[in-house]
Amino acid sequence: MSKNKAKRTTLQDIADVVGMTKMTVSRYMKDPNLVKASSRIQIESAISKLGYIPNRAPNILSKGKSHAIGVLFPSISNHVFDEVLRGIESVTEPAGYQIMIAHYSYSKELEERRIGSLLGYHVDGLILSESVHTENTLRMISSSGVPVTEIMDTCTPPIQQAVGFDNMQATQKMTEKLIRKGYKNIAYIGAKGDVRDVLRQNGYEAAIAQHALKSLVFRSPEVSSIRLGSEILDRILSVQPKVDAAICTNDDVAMGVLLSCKKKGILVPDELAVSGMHGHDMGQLYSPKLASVITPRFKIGQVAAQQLLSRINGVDVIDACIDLGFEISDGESI
Amino acid sequence: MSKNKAKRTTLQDIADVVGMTKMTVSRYMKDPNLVKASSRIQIESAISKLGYIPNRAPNILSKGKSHAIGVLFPSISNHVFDEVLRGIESVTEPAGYQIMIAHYSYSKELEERRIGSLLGYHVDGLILSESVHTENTLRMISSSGVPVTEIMDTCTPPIQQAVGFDNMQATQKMTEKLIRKGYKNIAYIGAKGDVRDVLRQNGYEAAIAQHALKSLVFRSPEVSSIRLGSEILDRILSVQPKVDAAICTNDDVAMGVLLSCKKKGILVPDELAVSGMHGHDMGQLYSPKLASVITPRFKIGQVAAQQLLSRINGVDVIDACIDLGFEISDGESI
DNA sequence: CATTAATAAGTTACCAGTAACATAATTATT
DNA sequence: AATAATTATGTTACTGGTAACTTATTAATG
Repeated sequence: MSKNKAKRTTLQDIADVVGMTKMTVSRYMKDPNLVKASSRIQIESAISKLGYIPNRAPNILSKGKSHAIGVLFPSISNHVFDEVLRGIESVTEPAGYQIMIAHYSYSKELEERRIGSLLGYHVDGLILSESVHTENTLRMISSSGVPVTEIMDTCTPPIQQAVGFDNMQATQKMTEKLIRKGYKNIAYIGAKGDVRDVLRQNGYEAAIAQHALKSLVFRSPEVSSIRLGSEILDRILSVQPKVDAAICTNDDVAMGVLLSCKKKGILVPDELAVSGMHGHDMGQLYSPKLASVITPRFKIGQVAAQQLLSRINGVDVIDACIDLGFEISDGESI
Repeated sequence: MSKNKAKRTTLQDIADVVGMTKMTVSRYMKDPNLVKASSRIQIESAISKLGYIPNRAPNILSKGKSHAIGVLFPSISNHVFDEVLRGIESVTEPAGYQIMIAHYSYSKELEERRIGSLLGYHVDGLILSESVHTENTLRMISSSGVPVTEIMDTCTPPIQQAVGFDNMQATQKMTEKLIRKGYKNIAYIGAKGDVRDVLRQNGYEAAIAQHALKSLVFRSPEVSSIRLGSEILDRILSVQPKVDAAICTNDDVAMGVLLSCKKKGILVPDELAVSGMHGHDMGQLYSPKLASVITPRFKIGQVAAQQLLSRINGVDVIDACIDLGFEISDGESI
């Protein structure tokens, strides 16, 4: 039915069939007990005959509320955000909020467009995975008045509120661990990414400086991936063959390094120590088990969503910065 | 500004400032050349002072078109869909369509809810990653009248149109390749998934039956993951120690098997051959390089989006089933 | 049975854009 | 300068659900 321009069934259509006003049908939709039993039965059968898909546009228009929250991820392939999303949904789902996912390939301009678009649909709140934004983004957020929670990073001053962990400290701790283990030529491998990657590099450099070692930073303009880790190791070995440890911005890059080591016959950790970030399955199941910073991704999503929903419902920000900590897993690769 | 209940800036607000009607401002928004130069300047400055975020609700309400398309993925952590999404966006982005991503954890009921929700926002079309749906889903799609394209699978009869490859044939070919190589005890490893997984199993069983071998199917109720592949290998070895090859439903599971083999000291492919599906980086960079079915993920997304957009714009379905083929990569693991 | 209370359903107005049409202001043409 | 053509802007109506209010119906109570 209705292949052509035939409009969708409206409450009025149903009302016409049962000889009531759309208001009664609207009440039925809200709670069937709001209408008399006899009407209820009529409406039910009319709906099952005509089919009805609730239309959110009128309410968005007249109330300015969509009961949806926008979630922005830099990339959907980054496993980090899988767990985060699960955490978010563990809160939004029971609360009856719909989430709208968008991604922006680590581009601030694309993030701006996506946010503009989501605000155009009147999302009631935003969860952003970035701590640095374009001016326009900030202006839009401010003038829209929607609550915003930024996740993953607690170092950068948040727009309104941040939920995450201290990226700089995480890498600093990991670097110190490697230094204590006696590694002398420790490299940092970054990728095209976000402030977090830079913060991690800062953590690395802080530890390196403190122990008067030489900073060896390798950063690619490409987005992080296993392949990138593989490729970047080649570069490192040709430029700095003495490198004895590689601290990677995340597990993907670290896995690339590990796989490349295996191919080249480089022993891990005897000839090269490798560490990652986030503690994904892949690295944890690999042998040698990848040393990694285990981050509370699910919890980050959960807390961020809880905070956002309570703010949507009028509660003021209490903690502007919620640090959920991290844990360092030694694994067998350092 | 506007921290409180202060409503968002509307075209009327801007019109009031410059002393025109909102219609003129609306024209400016559509194309600044539609208004006189002097008005243009006034409007521009008013907008930059007040800030304006276009509101899509009125148009969705009165035209029933949102210029957005809904994209449903079973899981956002599945790398397969990363490339597919890129393909979709390569088409929708230049066409000015916003995409709304939702995921449903391989649950038909959740898929139904998500589709209902997306239709509530009046998406103009849907891209689904599943070929089997609830009755209610089908009814909603039919009565909403939006064009739908189902991706990944070309075997199951589509609702309107499918873009993908032949999953059954893919696994059948891979199984035949293993049989030709002399493997006799070939297992199939499936996971909680979708019809595609079942189709792959069918392909495996067809090849096995044709060569009068014994079918060894191991299926987990869990969603596929590296960890699952690792765990399932233990089960296989305890039940069927003679197994000499494992055909996995995808690369994640296959990687889990590979990693587990390494831990247990099982030589690949000498003692156990392993194959996956999709040809992701991880498996391609591992040594031994994972044998896999290379699938045209980007192209699938691209073609699906092209088809969908042209149908949104009134073109009829020409090919109900677009098969983009696949390629078998031997790798070093078989 | 009459009056009050409770329940059910109807009325009206509103939200913010824009299509379609009408009118006003400007420019071009004879 | 008068008329026609063009350009710029204004008016009206419409979209579909629901809050807030009014009216109608039914049930409860003295």
